[in-house]
Amino acid sequence: MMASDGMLSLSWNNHKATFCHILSTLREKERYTDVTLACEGKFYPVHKLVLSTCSEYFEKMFEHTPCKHPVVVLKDIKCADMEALLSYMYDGVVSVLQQDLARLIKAAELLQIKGLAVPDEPPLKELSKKNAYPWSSRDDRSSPHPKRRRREDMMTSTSQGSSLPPPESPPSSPQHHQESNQSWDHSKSHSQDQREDGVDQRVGDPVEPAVEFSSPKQEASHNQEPVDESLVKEEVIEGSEDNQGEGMDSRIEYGGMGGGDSNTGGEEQGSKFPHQLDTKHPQPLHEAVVEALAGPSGMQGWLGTGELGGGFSMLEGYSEDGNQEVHPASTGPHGTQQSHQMVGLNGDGSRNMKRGAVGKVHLCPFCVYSTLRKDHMTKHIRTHTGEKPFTCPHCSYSAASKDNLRQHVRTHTGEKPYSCYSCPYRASHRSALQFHMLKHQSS
DNA sequence: CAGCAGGGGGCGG
DNA sequence: CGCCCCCTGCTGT
Repeated sequence: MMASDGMLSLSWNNHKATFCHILSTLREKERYTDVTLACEGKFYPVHKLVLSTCSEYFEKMFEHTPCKHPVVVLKDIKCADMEALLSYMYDGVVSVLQQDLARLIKAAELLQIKGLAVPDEPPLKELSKKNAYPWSSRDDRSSPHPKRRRREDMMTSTSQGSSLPPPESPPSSPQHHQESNQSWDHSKSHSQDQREDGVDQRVGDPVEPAVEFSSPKQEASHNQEPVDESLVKEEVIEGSEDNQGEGMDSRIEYGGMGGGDSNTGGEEQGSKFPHQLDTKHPQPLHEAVVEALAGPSGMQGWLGTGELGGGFSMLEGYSEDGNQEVHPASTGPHGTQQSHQMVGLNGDGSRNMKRGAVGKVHLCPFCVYSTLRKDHMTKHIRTHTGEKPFTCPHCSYSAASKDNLRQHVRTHTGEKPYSCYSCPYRASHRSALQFHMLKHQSS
């Protein structure tokens, strides 16, 4: 940060990487997801915001789909491709086998994924002009411009008239619930199914418009010709034999997130963070998120306490009080967490507010949890940070809360504080006693 | 049964 | 306000 005339410029060094990473994490946790993509019987809860950001196709679709949580059924797109595209949209990178590239690109074009889709018809005129790409002249809202090396013109040769989603084509026959039974494995399903049809897949009628479960039939269908805003193609990872098995798994790499406090430089470091977001194995992402958030030079300001009124408590790291506080009057405990105010909201002295009264709502910066008690938030945050300050004197166990440690210690000491009043039974756990009491009741 | 997480009451500083 | 303590419910083995 630099100061000029008292004006501070606070910069969050690895903001982009952090942002993307958290987004990805949110998707894995299916948090805040507000649209479900369905293809091949699999369901992918994702975020409209992200889809809209990456695809005008989706943007327009959602624009005309007021329902809260639409389910978009994608025909003619393989779930493997869908997963790859989601990985691409969320992480900005995806690994794909060369043999699958054509199919993937085709899917990307159908969905008009920025950065992956190419302008369909290479300028009708001709390729004559080198920079004939549409985006060169457009304002371009900072959409990605990755470069895809065109290794072969496989797709362009075979599919010259291919893509462009059908302007109309309402989902006349909603075949989306067909496999509803086996389906809800919106799991991070990673279908390895290598289809043989591979390259030459029908793209004639691409994407079926949205339908949703519960809401009064929207006109979600009419996705009119979305403006073609496609960009350059993406760069494939060449010798990707190594990740064949997981070919489509999302993979993220980001720099500048090394949790160490060494990076005060302020520039993104190139240090790759080999986190492999294996969608199958959720993996302790929390820590990664925390690291990202707790970067020493990172912008903890918005996480900082509200009490600081105006002042930012940078450098104070993300510790216990790293939670935002807002007045419930202005924002409800749920639903508006996204608005991370960076200001100290309580100018007034809300000092002698009885605990639990309508004082401050403490919002967890990692999840939707909210509480009126700061000490509860402190405990809760440990569930994200993984901090377990209470260690068992008898074993290596450690707990995040003293209570839970005490509970654990009973397993060593054999203490059974819960005793049945009608028989000598004793239990070390409350719920065990309750279960035991049921027997007395039944008999 | 053990672990974990959330909520509430009480108390002292 | 922070901490201690207790209670409760859920989950996994």
